[in-house]
Amino acid sequence: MNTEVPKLKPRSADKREEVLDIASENFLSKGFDGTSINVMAREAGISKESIYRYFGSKEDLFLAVVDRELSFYGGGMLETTNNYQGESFKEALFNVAEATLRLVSTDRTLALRRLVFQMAAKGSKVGTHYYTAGPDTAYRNLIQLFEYYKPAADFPIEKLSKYFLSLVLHRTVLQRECGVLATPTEVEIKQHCSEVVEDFLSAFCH
Amino acid sequence: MNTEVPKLKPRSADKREEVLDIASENFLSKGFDGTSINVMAREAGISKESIYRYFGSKEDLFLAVVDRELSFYGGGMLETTNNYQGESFKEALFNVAEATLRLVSTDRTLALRRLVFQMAAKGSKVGTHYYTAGPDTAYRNLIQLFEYYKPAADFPIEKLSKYFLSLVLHRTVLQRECGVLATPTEVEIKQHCSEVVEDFLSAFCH
DNA sequence: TCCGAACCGTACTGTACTGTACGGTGTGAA
DNA sequence: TTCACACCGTACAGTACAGTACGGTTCGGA
Repeated sequence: MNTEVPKLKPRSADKREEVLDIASENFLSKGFDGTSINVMAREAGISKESIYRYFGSKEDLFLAVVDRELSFYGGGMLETTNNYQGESFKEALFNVAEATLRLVSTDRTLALRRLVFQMAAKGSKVGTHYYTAGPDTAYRNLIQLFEYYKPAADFPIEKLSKYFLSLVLHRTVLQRECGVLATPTEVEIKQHCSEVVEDFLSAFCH
Repeated sequence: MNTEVPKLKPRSADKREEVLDIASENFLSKGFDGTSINVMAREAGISKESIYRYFGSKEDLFLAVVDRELSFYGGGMLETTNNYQGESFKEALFNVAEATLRLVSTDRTLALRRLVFQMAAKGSKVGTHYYTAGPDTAYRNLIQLFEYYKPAADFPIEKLSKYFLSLVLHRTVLQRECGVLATPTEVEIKQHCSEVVEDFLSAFCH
């Protein structure tokens, strides 16, 4: 509940980053309630007081972890676009699908989603952050792709982008979330994506 | 951790059901860790010992709650099908979409999903239960619908069913989970479903 | 009427947590 | 050299929890 800015700077900035790493691991695997400051301090080899000196409170540490995790997302997603040199429309679609599905199928991403959804249900604005940095970024990038290739289609590109992502992600993500599906292999991802791209083109473009 | 079957029968079966109601409310709104046996006992007007007599352990009570919640699902989903008298294909599609989206957009369903996903991540088989009783039931019912109407399409009905549900649900559910979207109104649900049905027919059937 | 079992209230054990306090140690800068 | 402060270990306060124990009470069936 301490909303103050951390008062003191750590002697080594690396240590603070290391705490964030350890905190990520803990929060993502055990949730907010299941994670103990004591344990994290022991794992980081520092005293509990230092954690409170760095981050102020358990909640603030948690938010720092989520924010950093989301920033990884934004970075990772942006790199996959804006360079379509030599790719056909179909290849470009496939590459976006593949990158997106691979990212979202990760255990780490699924754990982050669980955390974010939990927080969002409690009224935190973290849900909006995630939606903007993740799904909505993918959506907007895909719109750019459609603008670049201008495929012949009966639907506006916003709809194409929305529908394409739904077809690629919905079922697989749901099965992953339910534990019905193990982390897909590279081959499975490629297979699924090429199938969906094929079907999408056949149904929506001509 | 007590895996025994509850040893004693409650004097009134109603009381046991009432405890389940209260436990549902608590677990769904506060999660497993955030829910206290003491509080539930107080709310139910019974002693803590009675809860342990009825259910054996906190975990078993939780599983009973989830199972009962899932049984509601199975019942609710089955009623929406198997009677297509007088409906056109389009109307039938719309009705299924509407019923499914309305159910999944509920705060209660979203809370249940969060719980189930959490448990599934810990290795519980509840995830499979949910997937079978929920999404997979909807999927199989929709296949029956396609078998009944036999629409002209270039895809096997399994794919049609899979894709249709993805188009109807994906984006809205994700926005709900992130807290970006409030519970949609009846009008919004109808609007969204009729739009998706229109687009789906235009893209996949002819 | 009587007996056993369901039930209550309360208290207890054992545990774990957050957040703070405190005395002592290392360290970097003035 | 000195001084402030980052940092450690430990301990503490305060709280809350799961699960059990126990004596006493109610109630239903025989």
